[in-house]
Amino acid sequence: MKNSALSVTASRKRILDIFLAADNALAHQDIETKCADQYDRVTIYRTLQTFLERGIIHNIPSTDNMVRYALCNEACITTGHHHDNHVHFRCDQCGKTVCLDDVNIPAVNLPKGYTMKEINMVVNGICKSCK
Amino acid sequence: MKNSALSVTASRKRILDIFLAADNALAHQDIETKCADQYDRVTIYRTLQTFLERGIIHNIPSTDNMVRYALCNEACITTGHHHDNHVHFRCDQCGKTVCLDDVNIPAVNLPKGYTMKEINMVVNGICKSCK
DNA sequence: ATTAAAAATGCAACTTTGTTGCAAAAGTAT
DNA sequence: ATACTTTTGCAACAAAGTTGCATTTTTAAT
Ligand SMILES: [Mn+2]
Ligand SMILES: [Mn+2]
Ligand SMILES: [Zn+2]
Ligand SMILES: [Zn+2]
Repeated sequence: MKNSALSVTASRKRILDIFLAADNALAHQDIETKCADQYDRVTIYRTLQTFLERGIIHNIPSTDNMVRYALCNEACITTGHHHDNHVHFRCDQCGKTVCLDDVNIPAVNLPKGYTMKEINMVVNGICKSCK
Repeated sequence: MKNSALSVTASRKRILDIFLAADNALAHQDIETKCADQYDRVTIYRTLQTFLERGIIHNIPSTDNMVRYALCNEACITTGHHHDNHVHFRCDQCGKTVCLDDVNIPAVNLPKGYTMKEINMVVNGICKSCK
């Protein structure tokens, strides 16, 4: 798993495990509460940053100043850049944010002069567990 | 302008003016640097919160923990709830975030069980001023 | 298996960001 | 002008994020 030219360390294994076990996207804080007793806060920040750069996780924008992270698929790791072109869903009830891996972001036409590099779509509402 | 049943105060007028003068979305920090000498930081937080609730401004999600705000159109103020269904664009070069008022967010089909309340789309790339 | 080099971690100290309670000030309505 | 309501500033605090550096852990080479 960690053949991204990254040292295999206890904290990285642990944080990766937390993501593998999670059924939703995690904020820094979520991870901290799960393992702050074992690993330093700073290490968590740096690990998330590293995972992000290596295409192991991607981040999900939000309006609540809580960027969340979720695992990428193989393609992001092997190709070296992200292509997580799926929709994200945030439930107003349970607060969970999930990847809708099967829902692709529809194409959109930008005005003349704009070049698209990346695109993000986040839908808010009620998730299937909550209603 | 401030017939949203809000008291007309100097700080609110000033912050509204800052938005009217801006050609891009503003983060709390942007506003603070423009008027922290005149008004307290806490007042800016509270004003943004109030404007948001009253449909005067809307917020734009981000992956950098810097929620940005931009003016709404009349409809949000009069109807009492937001319907800013346009795409936002963030330029990787100049860092500015703008409302693409003419670009509507395309429809998307959610999996069974999910109910949509709100939808956000943010595109990254190079803006027309930068290329 | 040892060892040297490279990379990651923990800690401390710090800056920035955001929140809350409360008294003073400003705004609104009569 | 007065009473009432809302907003503001301040202080104190809590939470979030950053940076430099010494120590520890991994990795790669002998
Ligand atoms: Mn995702
Ligand atoms: Mn907008
Ligand atoms: Zn839910
Ligand atoms: Zn630009």
